Amino acid sequence: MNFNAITIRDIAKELNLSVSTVSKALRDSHEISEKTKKLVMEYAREKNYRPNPIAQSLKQGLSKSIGIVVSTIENQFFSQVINGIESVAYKEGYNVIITQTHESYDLEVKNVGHLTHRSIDGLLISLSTETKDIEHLQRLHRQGLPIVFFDRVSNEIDTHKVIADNYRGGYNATKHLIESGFDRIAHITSPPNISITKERLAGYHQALADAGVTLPDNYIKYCPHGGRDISEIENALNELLALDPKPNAIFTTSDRITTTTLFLINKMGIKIPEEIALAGYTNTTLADVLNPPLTSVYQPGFEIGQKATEMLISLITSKRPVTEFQTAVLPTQLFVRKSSIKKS
Amino acid sequence: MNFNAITIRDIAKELNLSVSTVSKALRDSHEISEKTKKLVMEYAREKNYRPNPIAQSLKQGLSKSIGIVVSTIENQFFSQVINGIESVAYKEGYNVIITQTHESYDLEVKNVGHLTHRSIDGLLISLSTETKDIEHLQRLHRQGLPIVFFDRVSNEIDTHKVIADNYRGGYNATKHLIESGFDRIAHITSPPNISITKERLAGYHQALADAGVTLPDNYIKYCPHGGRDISEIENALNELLALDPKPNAIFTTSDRITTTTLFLINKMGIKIPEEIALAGYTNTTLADVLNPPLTSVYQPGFEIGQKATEMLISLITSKRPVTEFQTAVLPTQLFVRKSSIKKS
DNA sequence: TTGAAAGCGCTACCAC
DNA sequence: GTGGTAGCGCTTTCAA
Repeated sequence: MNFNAITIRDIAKELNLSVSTVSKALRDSHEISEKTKKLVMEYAREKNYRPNPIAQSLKQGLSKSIGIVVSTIENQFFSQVINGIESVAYKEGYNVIITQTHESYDLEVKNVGHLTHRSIDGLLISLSTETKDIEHLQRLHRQGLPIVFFDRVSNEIDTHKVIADNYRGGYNATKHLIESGFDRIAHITSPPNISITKERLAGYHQALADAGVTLPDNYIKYCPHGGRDISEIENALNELLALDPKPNAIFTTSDRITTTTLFLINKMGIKIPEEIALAGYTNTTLADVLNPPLTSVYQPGFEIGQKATEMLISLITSKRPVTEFQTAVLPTQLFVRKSSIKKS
Repeated sequence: MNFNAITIRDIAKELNLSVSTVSKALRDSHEISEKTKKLVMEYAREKNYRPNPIAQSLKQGLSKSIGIVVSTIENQFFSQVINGIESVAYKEGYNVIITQTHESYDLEVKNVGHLTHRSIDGLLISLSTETKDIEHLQRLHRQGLPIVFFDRVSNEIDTHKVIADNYRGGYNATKHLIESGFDRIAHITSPPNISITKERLAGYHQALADAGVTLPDNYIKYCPHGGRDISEIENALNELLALDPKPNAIFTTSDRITTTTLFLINKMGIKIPEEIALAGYTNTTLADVLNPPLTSVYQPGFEIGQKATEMLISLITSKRPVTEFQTAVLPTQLFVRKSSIKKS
């Protein structure tokens, strides 16, 4: 299994030392003479010795791995977050174990179970759209498992959290649409129970209010599974297009909803932005090449991952119980492209 | 760490049995009476006992984890492969550890080193575009580490491999372009040293030959880093467009090259497919929404991941040394869209 | 400054 | 059918 099969015992034997001396020497303990340390370290390097991380884990009661729960890594936002997580985790000597909920509450519970049974030192989680009850996490949290929420957070657990500035992302996108001359702005979004939905919606409402625009409630459509099924987006869209007056712009949240909305509008033969403008949350690197180029709210996925991991490791390594928690809010970026610019 | 802190020892004490009896009972050993087994198992379930996987690993000399090396998970092809890998690995009780080379040979060597130091039972790898020398893998292979190649494989190591039918993918895309009325088909591809480049190129050549089309060698452009840097694609494109006669179609390989080529052509204001047609390898789910909708060669990423993992686990669990190796070749799919259809 | 020995949780060998 | 015990590789106390 470990393909540097040399152990601490081999070194001890070869150097006529005891295992404990070698162990201490390798960890640069002050109770070992410089001479011995040098001897051991050089021999270890020469033989390319690596401590067996499993034995270390067993001894120290730490697994040196971090569990991750996201909806799906195929979503570029999450793959960027994972890149950020790994960049910090690997540097600090942690493994990561990635699991996906595919927006299912049951899968989330199952994954969290698997992760804890596999011995993780901490958990990074973005809740599934279906998740309403978080008892499965509260139990673990009470037992002392360090947890950091990111993206879709819960306020029913008091711990560190990292989110994009969802409120401002929603505000800026909506404001931009208004300033581009669109006054009937619909909103297609994830289910109302998850945090990002509420925050982005609040931004949308405020931007409308600030501009003195009033719109009916049925301009807002929720997708129960966050757009996992194309039909939920299709329904939302059809309902919006049947309204009188019809919206002349749509603000969407989440990669899936945004790109699927674009797909559906194109398929219906409706012209963007002439007949309806579109601006939405997405982290795809293809926004420029879409038809039409898509105005997007971009979240700093990589940085979110980094920050969350730093916070988690600080919880894991903290000597005393942590009682002061913070929520990091990272700015989003609005990229204005053709899909939301009125031709004049 | 393990938040089901109950151990086999606790059970033994509570039930007035020995640890070994409990251990055997839990593993349903035939040398334990049904009565005792039932007693132990019920108590274990009641107390939600889970064996500590780290202790098991240490004991058995197996880590129950699989190392993965890909270029980047942001590429949808690879995230689909990883989904396939995880679907099999988790079912079989294996963890996966994902690392990314970002097309760098140095990073690949480093990642492989980290993985083996972290004790993996086997390795799934798609080589970086920079990799020419695979001594870092040959050493491990000689030492007995099970390795399965996928996507970008090497024939310098005799082991299981899983690839898409790159030859036929290249053949079909090129044939389709020819049949659509394009006779001057350029090819922008990855560096010539990696397997997928050669195979797709062979398909391209054969399709041209079968149609009796002869094209100059400078219709083929290689991107040294597989399109990691936009400039390499930009150069390739500029060189192609400066040719006389200019190509009237381009066949591209790899997600990155394909979508970047689309981006650049759009940026130059050149019309697709009127002035130049485009067909390329990509697994993006957005092909339909691109401008224009993009003719794509799709690889069964999920299935590739599944197959590779099944093969790897069979190597890991094999009692006797395996000497018969196979290369699984999975079919690609050609999706014809507007980018390669001549307006008539 | 060094070493012997216990023990992390589990499995497996060998006695009883 | 059951239990004692050694040992996986490492860290850490305690004794020398």
